[in-house]
Amino acid sequence: MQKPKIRTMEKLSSEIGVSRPTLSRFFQDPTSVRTSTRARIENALQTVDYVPNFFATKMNRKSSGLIGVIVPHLNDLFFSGLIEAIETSALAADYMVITQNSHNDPALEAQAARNMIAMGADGVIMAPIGDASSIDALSRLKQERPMVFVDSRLQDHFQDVDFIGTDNQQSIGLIVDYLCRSGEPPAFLAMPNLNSNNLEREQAYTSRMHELGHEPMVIPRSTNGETLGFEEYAYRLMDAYFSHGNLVDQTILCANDRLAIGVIRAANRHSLFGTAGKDPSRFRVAGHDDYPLSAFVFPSLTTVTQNTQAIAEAATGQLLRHIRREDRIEDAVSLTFDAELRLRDSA
Amino acid sequence: MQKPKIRTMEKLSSEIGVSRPTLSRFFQDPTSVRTSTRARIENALQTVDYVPNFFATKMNRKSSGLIGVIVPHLNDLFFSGLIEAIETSALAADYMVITQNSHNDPALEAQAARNMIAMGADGVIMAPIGDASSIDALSRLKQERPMVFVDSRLQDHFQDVDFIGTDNQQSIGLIVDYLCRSGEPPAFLAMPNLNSNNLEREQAYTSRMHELGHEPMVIPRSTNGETLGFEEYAYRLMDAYFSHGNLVDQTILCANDRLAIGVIRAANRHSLFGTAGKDPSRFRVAGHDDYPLSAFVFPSLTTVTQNTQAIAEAATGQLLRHIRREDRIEDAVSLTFDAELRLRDSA
DNA sequence: TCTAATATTTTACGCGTGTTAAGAATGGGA
DNA sequence: TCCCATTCTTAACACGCGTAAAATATTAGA
Repeated sequence: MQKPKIRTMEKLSSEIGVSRPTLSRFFQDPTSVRTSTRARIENALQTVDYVPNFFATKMNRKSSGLIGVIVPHLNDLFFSGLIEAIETSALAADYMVITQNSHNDPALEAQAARNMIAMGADGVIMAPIGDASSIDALSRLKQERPMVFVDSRLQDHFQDVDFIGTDNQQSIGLIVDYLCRSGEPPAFLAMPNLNSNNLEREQAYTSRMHELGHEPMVIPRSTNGETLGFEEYAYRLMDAYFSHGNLVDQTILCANDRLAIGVIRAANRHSLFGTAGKDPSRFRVAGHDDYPLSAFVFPSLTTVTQNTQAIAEAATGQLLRHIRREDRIEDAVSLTFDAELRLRDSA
Repeated sequence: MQKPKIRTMEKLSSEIGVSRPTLSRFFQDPTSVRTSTRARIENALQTVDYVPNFFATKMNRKSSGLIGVIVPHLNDLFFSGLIEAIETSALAADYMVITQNSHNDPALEAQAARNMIAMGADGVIMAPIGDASSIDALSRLKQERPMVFVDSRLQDHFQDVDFIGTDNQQSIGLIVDYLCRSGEPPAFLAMPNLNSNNLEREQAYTSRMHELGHEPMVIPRSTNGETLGFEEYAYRLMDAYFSHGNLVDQTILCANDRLAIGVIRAANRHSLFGTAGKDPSRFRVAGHDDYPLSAFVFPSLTTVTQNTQAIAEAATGQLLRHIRREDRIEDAVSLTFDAELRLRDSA
């Protein structure tokens, strides 16, 4: 059960009786050696413990076979789902994924970008923190490696970087239309932090409301919510409103489902969805993203989908295309996926 | 804005006018060089783009400064929270974290274990898949690197590996006691997959029920739920029961909160929590873990906490202790954290 | 059996940095 | 000014494997 451990390819080659370069080729592609030799090597590997040194294999090579993924944080099922889907796609193309978490800290994000350069990642898929991101570090990364933004994108210096995400104009338009034709026009609850999604969604809401002849109403941000989870932020904010009897007959469209989940909790606390013997108010909530748990809250959340799977696959595909051909002359691609309505019980 | 790019330490040294070994020492510890030289180097680095090659730095070194984390999947806020907390702890100790996702696939888990050896990780924190895990690959890892299990542990060959997690005996006892004294004794809903937590919690439930003089009742597993999310699995299973009028007056204790969230949805669908003009049934649900969203479902979920933060910190600390001193003679540690009741509205 | 094609081995160098030892330079204090 | 302790430079080797070119062995085909 305790197989002898071989630490270098050199020793392994003398052990098996095959030259080291042959072993090297075997590990890169077993079919590149004669079948009889392959059998000999594979047999020997059964009786011995050997793992090629990861760093040494990447040293003197043009391609590292690594794809980097940088996300602003992990405590969000959208990002964890995105990573899983990227990993699956990348694995299918024989790439290994290295994930770095920014922890919402621009300094860590910059460090992550440096790590990607240092590890010779063939390309990087990045969901940036937002307007706090380090322009310097990311510009550096951009000009050293093929790169693709997902979920949210950066302005100004990054217009030449591909983007894969949701068409907020379309998705917000869809849900605003629905809410307006099925009841009162909605107010809008934005995220506490700033990124392109938040801005785009708020703008999409405002312009769509104007088009429909309604006056938009954006609920003022709370100033001290940066550190809270979205649910908690929305819960506290709305609980304060409801406690004063404000917004209790409103329809509220949230910039994402996690906010909506917090709003629903606050609404339940104030019995806005009705209780036995009391008339239900006209309160409604809708979200955006189709967060995995949105179907499980009560009332289940009406929202628009965000196709994580498709975004991840498209991002990986687009990045691999960049990696394979060297020409970066073409214009930046902006690939957005249309959302679909998920009508449930909250609106 | 476009700084010249230096690709090797060699060129950087001739650029600055400092020898390469001095630079090498500077990058490992800036205080190890004279203040005047440090200033010179730091100044030069402002005007130049240079990032040390990650692989080369790790090549000829005893310690890689890397800590590996292997999780069975990412689509779970418990694991994503665990990873974030481990990253924070490790960062504070100047370690970099490499995360590998098993995707619930024993082959991928085995590959992840090999990768940790290949990358010379100083130690590995592992949340195993469960009884499907590859004994071979993990034994190999265990005897090559310091290792710590979190969340769930493996049996038989891994009794000598430290474990950090929740004391299921205590936590399940706590919630069973509460449920029994506040209403009907609970039935138990287990997870569809097999790991030590699942087994321990079921056993803890059974034995505690016996101690209290009640007959335990474990709801039979559904056979085809391995691929579903916990929520969906529980929802479908319980929806089937409720549709036939079964278990509608029960109290159900779930092996984890995600199951409970699915149960709550099914119960809502069948109005088991009461509706206007109808008597509420005596249906109750409780969970285990205090999943981040458990407070936001309706009715909010009564559960017992699992201290992710503490588990992560203890695991990192324990691993670092192993890494620092070489003696592995001592007995394996089993560090479990007590749970606390979180009484909310579902039971 | 012989030749050509293919596969493998030998040999040698390269990747970028860690690390060591010996000698040279520097700085501070007496 | 001189001496000693630091700090630095120089030179060299190490890490484990990729890679290329030339030499050699093997195999297939006639």
